[in-house]
Amino acid sequence: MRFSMTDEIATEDEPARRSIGAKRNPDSAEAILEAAEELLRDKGYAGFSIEAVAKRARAGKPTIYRWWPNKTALLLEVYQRQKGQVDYSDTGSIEEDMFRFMKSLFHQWRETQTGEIFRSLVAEAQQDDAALKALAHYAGTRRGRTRQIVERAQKRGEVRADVMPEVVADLLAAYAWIHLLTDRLYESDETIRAAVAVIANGIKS
Amino acid sequence: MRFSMTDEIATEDEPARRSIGAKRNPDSAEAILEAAEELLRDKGYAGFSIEAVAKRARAGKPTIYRWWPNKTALLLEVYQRQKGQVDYSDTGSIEEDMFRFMKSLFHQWRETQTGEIFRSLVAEAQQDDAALKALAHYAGTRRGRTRQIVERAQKRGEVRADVMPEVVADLLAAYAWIHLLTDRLYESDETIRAAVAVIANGIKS
Amino acid sequence: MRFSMTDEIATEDEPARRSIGAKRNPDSAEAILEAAEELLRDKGYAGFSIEAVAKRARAGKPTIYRWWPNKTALLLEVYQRQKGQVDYSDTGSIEEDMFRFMKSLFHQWRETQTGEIFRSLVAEAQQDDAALKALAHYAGTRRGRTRQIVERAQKRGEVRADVMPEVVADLLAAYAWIHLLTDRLYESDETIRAAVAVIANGIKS
Amino acid sequence: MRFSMTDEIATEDEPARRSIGAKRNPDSAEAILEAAEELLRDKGYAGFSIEAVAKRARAGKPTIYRWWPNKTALLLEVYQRQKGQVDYSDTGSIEEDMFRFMKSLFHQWRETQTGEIFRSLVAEAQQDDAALKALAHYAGTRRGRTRQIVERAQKRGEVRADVMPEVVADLLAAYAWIHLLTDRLYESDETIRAAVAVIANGIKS
DNA sequence: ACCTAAGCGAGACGGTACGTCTCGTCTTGCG
DNA sequence: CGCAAGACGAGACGTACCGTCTCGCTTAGGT
Repeated sequence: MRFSMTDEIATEDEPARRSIGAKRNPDSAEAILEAAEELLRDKGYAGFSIEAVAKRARAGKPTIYRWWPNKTALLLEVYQRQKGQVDYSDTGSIEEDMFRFMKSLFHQWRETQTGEIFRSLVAEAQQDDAALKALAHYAGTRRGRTRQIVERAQKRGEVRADVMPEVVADLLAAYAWIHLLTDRLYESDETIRAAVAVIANGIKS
Repeated sequence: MRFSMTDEIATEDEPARRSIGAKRNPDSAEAILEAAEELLRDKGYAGFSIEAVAKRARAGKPTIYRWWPNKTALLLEVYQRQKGQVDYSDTGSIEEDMFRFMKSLFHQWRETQTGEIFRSLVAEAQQDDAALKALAHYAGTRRGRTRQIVERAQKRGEVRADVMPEVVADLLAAYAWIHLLTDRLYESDETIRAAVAVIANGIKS
Repeated sequence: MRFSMTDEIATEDEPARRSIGAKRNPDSAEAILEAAEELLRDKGYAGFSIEAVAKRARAGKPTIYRWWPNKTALLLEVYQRQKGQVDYSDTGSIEEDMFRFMKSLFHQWRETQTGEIFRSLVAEAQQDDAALKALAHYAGTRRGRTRQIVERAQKRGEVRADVMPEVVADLLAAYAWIHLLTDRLYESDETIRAAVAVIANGIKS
Repeated sequence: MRFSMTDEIATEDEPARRSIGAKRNPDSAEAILEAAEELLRDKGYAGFSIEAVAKRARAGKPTIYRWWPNKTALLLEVYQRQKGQVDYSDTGSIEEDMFRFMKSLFHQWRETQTGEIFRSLVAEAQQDDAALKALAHYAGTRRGRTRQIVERAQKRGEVRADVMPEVVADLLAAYAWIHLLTDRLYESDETIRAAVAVIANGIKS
């Protein structure tokens, strides 16, 4: 999702970008997304304002509005840029697969602070219909990915055929979300395993 | 406190409240909470500003700030005033209990628009640590209530003794939250039942 | 300047005054005027608010409003309590009389900070018609006093009979006021003498 | 800039000013000063608030605060915009010159209501050190202008060489100020002439 | 000795204005 | 034509006082 090959991060001191003619300057776009991401990580959603992003990116506000119709759109793209480092590996045991998925998701949200960004997105979605739609869509997509864990287990007969993978994926995502949103990302392995076990037991043949 | 949708909405024309001496005027408090609630219901979180609440309640801004340190505190109290009309009844079947719980929660959030208020609170909590703490505490309390569904089923032997009721309650709450936050409160009975069944099967003896 | 026989200043700790029955409590009145005066002296007109006066005097706001209809009235009474220690002595020379008058007025305004209070009154009068009227009346009275300097000199033939003493008093007051209002109370003797000399020469027989 | 009383008062209906790029929009500045001036004239100092100015000028409050650090600064600029139409003409007689000066000053203050603005400024200066300084400086400058009346009379021998023109100018200004501040701008010619005569006689050779 | 009337401190009330913040829009002038 | 810059109208934020109101308490003076 991120193709620029250069600098990254570097946000200060240089003599300011200029127009590169009558087309979008990818450096500016990059700097803006970079700045937005940093702000979200450092100060959370509360510190995330277009004004602040523009200042940190050494960009003009209109440049932001030229490419992203509003705050929400920028927020979304920032989130989507995040490389999911979630563990979807197939261990042969659906319970272990789910546990690894959940653990790795918590870990990613915690350690890369992408959780902070996702929280912001959820918050924004409660105010803004566009964000809500985007979030719903995004969540659907992710759920699709998670669903595969169930589907492959179903294929090998570990999971009953009448189970709706979509529903299981929803339960998993829900459990992750509520922990993120109520600041319980440091949940113990024991508890996570217990939660996953309930679901796994509930769907095993 | 307000289930009817028609009654004492009247906010105009009266000769304006006055101080009732060196103590809090409950009428003002009531009017403010009422106004806040209405605003959240009518215009959602985006239309919820102290300024707007004050105007609608015919109250001065300082009167609001005198009793609620900030927007968040007011939001919280508005939500807590909502008397949950959630169905915790004991049908003898944990699965049916859970289904009824979930259905009634979805119904309450949808039909009384308290869902709108709760969404706002979740959003606010992502910006404000105090709100986050309050929300976490509130969620914990509610989870306690939900846990009882599991505990009583455990007592009568319907559910395995090694199941952690807290975890089950968490899964249920999570499923509700994610539907609220992604605007899926109109989920079909079939799907809800499927989700609940997964959990119920996962914990039955 | 202060004739109360007790405490003075002491504004803290005592168990607070109470009503002394169905009549005005002179201690309260005194405490309020005292507090107002101190505030004006210490922080000037900007720090003079009924709220602040009430707090410093350990009085309720209604007690103030019971006896003084508004801020202006209180300000006025505070000023009038100031006993002018202005030198109206008759040296036999109108020029010397005027000089002494001016010097002593500047001195009083400067050293007792009553100048600060008078400045406040002038400021208030520019916003409030009642204060303006009161100020005009007060100024008229004082001018009357000053006029006597001229009249007695006229009687002994030092000043021409066709001179209007009122006008001379006005010129003197004006000179004093403009120095107060533009923070020039530290004017040199030389300059003051020169100003007075102009007037004296202008009216001598 | 505004001597007519009828023209471009129009403040309503137009489609509202916009930014003209990264530089001050003179139209806005003009509209703000205009609005401030009108408010002072119409309602006096008491009706002069940044909020009211913003509303009348159809400007945002921050636009005002961007260019004037506070109320006082705006007040000052409003006053300084007023082109003095005071009569400094040389009739050959210092007494007549002074009389004309005084009459025209009273007239201007009365008829153009710039007196109202100046009164406000004097009031403000009693609360705000910056305003005081500005007022003192302004008064000094004006006094310089007035001093010339004396200096030219001194040159032609009408006034004694040992007279300090500064002091005379001060006396004249003082007389004007006190009349403005105590609402005596309708003073009779007779009285004004008498006052001026005292000074003139006091300085003639 | 009781009762009423009014003053007292306290502090909440509906308001208005303050000065600050961010939103999303607009233009300029350089490249 | 894109860009950095930053002004613009709008309007919410949380604070300070305004002048009014009521409470619950005092005490004085009339009965």
